[in-house]
Amino acid sequence: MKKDKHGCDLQSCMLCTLCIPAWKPALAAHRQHLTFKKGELLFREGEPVNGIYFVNAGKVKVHKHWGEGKELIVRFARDGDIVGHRGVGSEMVYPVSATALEAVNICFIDMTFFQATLKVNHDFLQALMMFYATELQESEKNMRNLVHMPVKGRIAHALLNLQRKFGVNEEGYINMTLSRQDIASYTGTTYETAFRIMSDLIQENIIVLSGKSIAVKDAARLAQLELEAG
Amino acid sequence: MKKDKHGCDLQSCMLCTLCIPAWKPALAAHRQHLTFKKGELLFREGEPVNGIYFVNAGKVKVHKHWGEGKELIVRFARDGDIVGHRGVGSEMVYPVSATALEAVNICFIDMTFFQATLKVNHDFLQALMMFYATELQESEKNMRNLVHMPVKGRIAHALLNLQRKFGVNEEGYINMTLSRQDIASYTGTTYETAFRIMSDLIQENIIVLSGKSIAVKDAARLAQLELEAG
DNA sequence: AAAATTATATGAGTTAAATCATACTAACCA
DNA sequence: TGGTTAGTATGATTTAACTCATATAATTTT
Repeated sequence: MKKDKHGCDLQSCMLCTLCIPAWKPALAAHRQHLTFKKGELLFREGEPVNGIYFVNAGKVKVHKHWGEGKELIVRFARDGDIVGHRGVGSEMVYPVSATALEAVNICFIDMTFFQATLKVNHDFLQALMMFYATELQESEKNMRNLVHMPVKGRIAHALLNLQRKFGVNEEGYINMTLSRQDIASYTGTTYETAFRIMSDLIQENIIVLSGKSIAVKDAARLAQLELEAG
Repeated sequence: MKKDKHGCDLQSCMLCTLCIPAWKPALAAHRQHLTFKKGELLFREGEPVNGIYFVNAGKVKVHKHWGEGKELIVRFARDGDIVGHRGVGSEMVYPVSATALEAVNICFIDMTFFQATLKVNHDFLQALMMFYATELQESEKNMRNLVHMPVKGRIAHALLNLQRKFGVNEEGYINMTLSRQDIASYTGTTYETAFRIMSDLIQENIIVLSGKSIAVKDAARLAQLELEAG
């Protein structure tokens, strides 16, 4: 983690666009620009909450761990996204970890100032509430999928999700590369199973790999796999 | 569902306690008192959102369905709890169903008035945001458990959860009765598996049944089952 | 009170996915 | 530049949990 001065442009993230004009100077004074290298932790599950992270650039995975080396990725964040808001609550301890998947650029707001911001900026508070509501819906949908979908359907769902969230390049490859282990952690399965199913999907000509990049060739088939009950 | 006039006392639920005094008359005018019989649906997954339900009395299960007859219970609500807030979002369609588990007493606020309430009552909005944040944490914890815990651990967790949420009577029985099917749906397993594991827990003298009521005899053992990784 | 529906109970068989075991390959860093 | 670690690749084995089948008990409905 590195601190430096220049940071966001004060007009792209959700906080900057929704806060009242009078609050902007305070915001400009309090925000801290942080950078993280690939693999670095923004914060760790169980640590006391120190603030909220606004991603300016880069990709972050948000994950919960369990026992020895097992984890579940609950979300990916990209530029414009908020990370660390799961720490808001009575416990004041992060319930998840966040790890940079590539070089990441953060606009950090400490918790005290964040609380003050909530008090003053009604529109931001409302947007944040809506954001939580959406995340809760997402989370419970994923939860249902985890229970009732077979692994193949979950991987299909995950790939379509990633494509929607991160988009594709000119050749159709998803603008996001993940290790097989991360795919497994995101879909709630083991590395080996994730690997085998990815191989199946390639065999069936539904997806194509180029190095670590994935292109969805047959979105319809993927969508259909989502529906086939377990 | 039945409508009638008398309803909440305007001072116990979260909305009533946190709204500004000036808003109380509007609130009193707009709230509707609804009652539901055991088994009745408050609303169904996929229906357009019409409003928010504040539970005055009774127990409600909130569930998501999948395919033929499969469901996942994501939450139980009791008096003082909010139901239907999962409908808040861009979609304006309930992502879950809610079913009365016993005779239920509801204070209902239609969506338009609820939106207006959010605009005017900053404290309520903030409390609601915190509530969402907590629910999101809960949801993701359950999600992790569903993935990494064996069924026995999940049932142990569920029983401790229910005990904490609903309390116990003089003889130590949880103030909440559930069918085996609901226990299964809550822990993401099948009826048969839930049944077998409940039998195990009884055999091991960790829980005791009296009719449909469950008493936890050995909370320490249950808590330990939660920790044993799958 | 009889019929019908819904919940409980339990054994047997099957299977999806986890675990274990073992190479190979690429990336990293000292 | 060689050594260590992290990711990829795949076969064999095991098992937890699901599915299927069937019986009984308890409610609810008519």
